[in-house]
Amino acid sequence: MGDDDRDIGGIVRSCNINRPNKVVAPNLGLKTSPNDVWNSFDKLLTPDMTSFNGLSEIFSLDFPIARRENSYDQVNIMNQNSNKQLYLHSIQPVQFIQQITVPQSRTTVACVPSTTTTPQEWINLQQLNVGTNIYPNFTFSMKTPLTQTRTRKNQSISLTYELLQEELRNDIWTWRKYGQKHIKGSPFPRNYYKCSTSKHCEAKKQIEKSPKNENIFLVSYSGEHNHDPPMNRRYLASCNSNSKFKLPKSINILPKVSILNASSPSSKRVKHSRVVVSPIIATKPSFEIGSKNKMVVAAVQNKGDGKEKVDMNEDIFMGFDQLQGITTST
DNA sequence: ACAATTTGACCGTCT
DNA sequence: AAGACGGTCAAATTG
Repeated sequence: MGDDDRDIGGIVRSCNINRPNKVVAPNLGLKTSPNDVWNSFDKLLTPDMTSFNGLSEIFSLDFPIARRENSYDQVNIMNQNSNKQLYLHSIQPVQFIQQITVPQSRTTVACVPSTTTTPQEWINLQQLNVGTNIYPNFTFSMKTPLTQTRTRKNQSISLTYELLQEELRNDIWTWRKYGQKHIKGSPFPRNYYKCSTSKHCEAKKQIEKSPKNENIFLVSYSGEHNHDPPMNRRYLASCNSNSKFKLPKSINILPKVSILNASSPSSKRVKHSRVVVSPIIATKPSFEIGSKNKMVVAAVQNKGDGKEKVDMNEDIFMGFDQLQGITTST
């Protein structure tokens, strides 16, 4: 992108997202480390700001929700000069994307810039219009490529993240393993989980090691939780304060060759030792996921029930409480 | 005794 | 139509 970007005239918001009336980076009540990109949450963006410079590549948009008709909760920004669309995607796991709702029918998501064309380049928008507000000198970097894949029909939308081992714990929900399969093309098995909090909850999760990089786990979320998160924040904080992270015991990451070479009996039930053993635990919300995590969106047929859920954890509520005093109610 | 995990069987979808 | 593949079930097993 070059000089043509200097006079961007406006933004086209698409996907039936209602007009956002402010751009806000809420304080979500989370502690951040000095190098944590999520420090940007502590910054407040107000309509009279003249620049987003220095905000890193992550910020939040606060907009009323009409987003169930939109597959990916995305906000589109149209560069009218180059006729190029940029997309702001939530980088939070699907349960946060779909369930950060509040009684006032507003939602706050953390967004990361992405584009379908040149994901590695820097984008310099000289002006960002959000609703009736205009933000000149809008600048951000773009590090997170996004790809779309399609799997079987009749499945809900699923989001797949590439996470490091330590980041597997950034999940406030509790899960019960219900299956494991070897997937063609990968030496590592895929582990299947259902939400264990509610019997009727349809939320599911898959975990497998990336065949390309053993340090990366592919974690997929699908379905929606129809209940509150299981643990209170104090418990979550205590869990997260442990310096050593171990893989949840139910996550089997034994590569296929290891299993084949193992001298296991041919009986139906094979007793075997696991690589890593630690109890599966509920963990802190996923706001610590940084820009290094790439998100893969699996576009599948939406069940389309269109229902909105009020299902938030305490941290998010705190963040929104502070937000309430800042944003204009509609 | 109970909850969670394991794992072969089963079934639906895709090619 | 049939086989491959992936997702889920559920009995057996484990802790």
